[in-house]
Amino acid sequence: MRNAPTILHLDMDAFFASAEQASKPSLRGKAVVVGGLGMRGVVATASYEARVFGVHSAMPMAQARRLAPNAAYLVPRFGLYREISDQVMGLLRTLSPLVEPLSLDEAFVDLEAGGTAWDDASARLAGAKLRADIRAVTGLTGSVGLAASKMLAKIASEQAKPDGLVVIEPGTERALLGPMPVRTLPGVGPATGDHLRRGGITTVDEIAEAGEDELVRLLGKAHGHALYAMALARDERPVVAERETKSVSVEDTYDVDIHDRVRVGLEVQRLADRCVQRLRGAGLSGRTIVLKVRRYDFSTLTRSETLRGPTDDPAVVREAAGRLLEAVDTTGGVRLLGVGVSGLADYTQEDLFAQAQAQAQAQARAAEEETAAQEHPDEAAAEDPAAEQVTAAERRWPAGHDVHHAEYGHGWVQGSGLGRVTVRFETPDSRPGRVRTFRTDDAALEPADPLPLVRRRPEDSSGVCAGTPGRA
DNA sequence: TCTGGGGTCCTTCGACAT
DNA sequence: TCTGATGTCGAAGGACCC
Repeated sequence: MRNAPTILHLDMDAFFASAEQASKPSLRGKAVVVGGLGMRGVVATASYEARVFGVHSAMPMAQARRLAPNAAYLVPRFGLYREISDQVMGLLRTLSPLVEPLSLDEAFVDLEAGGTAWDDASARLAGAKLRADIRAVTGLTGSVGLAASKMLAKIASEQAKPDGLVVIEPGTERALLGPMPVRTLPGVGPATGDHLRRGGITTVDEIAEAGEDELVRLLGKAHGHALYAMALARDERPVVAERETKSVSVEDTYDVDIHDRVRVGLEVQRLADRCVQRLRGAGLSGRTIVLKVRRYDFSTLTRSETLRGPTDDPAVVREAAGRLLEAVDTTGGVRLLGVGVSGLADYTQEDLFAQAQAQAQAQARAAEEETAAQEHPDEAAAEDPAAEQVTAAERRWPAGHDVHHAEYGHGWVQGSGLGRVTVRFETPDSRPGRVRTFRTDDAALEPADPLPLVRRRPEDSSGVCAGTPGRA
C-alpha cells in the first residue's frame, strides 16, 4: 500500500434527487424522491430532506409515500444524469488518466498516476479544487474521500457526506477501522453480516481477531481471505480505467403478475429483442443466453444455454430464450422476466441456419405482434413512435419530465391523470414557477429536452461553463 | 414493508477431458 | 484397460453493489 493518500473517491451527493432539485427551483430545500412510480417501484435516490422522514434508496415506493406523503415523487431521467455525469468524469480525467467510474455518480481516481498529488497536502488541494470545479460546472455537490487505498478512500467519502472532504492519513487506518461495524467493509451485505454476527463477529476489529482461517471457514475461500485483508486495512486493488463488459441484460417487473403463458412468451421475445438492441449498440455479441424468471412468490430462477459461437442475431436470441422458457413452470404467475447475454465477444459467428430461418420467423412474429397489439393497444402505442402520434390523446406525461408550452414556455410535469396534466413553469435559473393544468391532449403542450443546470456563458467557448444557479 | 434494474463475482455441482 | 486425481466448462443460485 502506498504511503500517501493519493487515491480519491468521489461520490455525488443524493445525485438523482440533487439533479432534479437543481433543474426545478420549486423543489430546492424540499423532500424529493426519485424512483419507479409503478405499483412495484422502489426508491432510487431520496434528497436529504426526504431522508429525514426515513426514506432511503431501495425502499419500496409505497412505503416511502407513507413516510413522506408530501414529498415530490419523480421518475428518473437518465439522459440528464448521464450528461451531468459526463461533465463530472471529464473533470476527473483532468486529474489523472486513471479514472475508474463505478456508476453515474461515483468514481475512483489515482492521483499519483496523474502526477496531480504525491503527498497529503497536494492530495487535499486536488480534492478541494475538484469539489469547487464540480460545483461551478454542474451546480451540484460531491463528497471526496482521500486515502492510500480504494477501500479507505470510499469509507472516507462516506464520512465526508454530504458536501465534504475527508482524508484518512496513512498509519491511522487500523485504529479508525477497528471499532466500525462489519457492514462498513465492501462486500459485507445483509447475508454476510448475519453470518458473521452468528459467529460472534460484529466489528472490524473482531474480524481481525478471529483470524484468517476462521473467516475462510465461515465465508469460504475467496470471501474469507479478502475480508481478512480488508479488516487489516490491506487493499492493493489498483484503479482500473477500462473495464470490459461481461454481460448485457434487460428485465421488466410487471405491475400485475402475468399468468397467461402466451403473454409470458411474447414478453420474453420482446425482452430478447431489447437485449440484442443493447448488445448491438455496444458492438458486442455473446454465446450464452440467460432467461430469468421471478415468480409470484419472489422466488427467482435462471436458465441458460451456451451456443456454439457468439451471436447478435435477434432471431437466434429469441429462439434460445423461448427454448429456455419451455423448461420453466410459470403456473401461479410471474412478476419479472429478464433476458441476458454473456460470454461476450466483439465479433459474431454468422449462424447460417438462423439467417435462413430469420425471414420465416419475422413473418410469423409480425402476425403475432398484430394479435398482441389488438390485445394491448396502449403498450403497442408506447413502443411505436408513429402510433404514439396517432393517439396523442393518450400520450403519457411522466412526473418530472420537461415539457414546453406554446404560450407559457418551459416547465415540468407535476402530475397527470384523468385526462389532465399539471405543469409547473420554471427553469433551472428562474424563480420557482406557477402551476397550470391542461388537458392531456392539449396541442400547445409538447415533451421537451432538459435544460442545462448551469447556464453556459455565450462568450465561453472552452466548454467549461460557470454560472450562478438560483438567480434569474 | 414487500421488495427495481443493471451489473459483478463467487460457490457448488455435474459432465467431460486428460 | 481401469482408476483416481485434476482441471475446465457450463449451469444454477446467491450475495453484493450502485
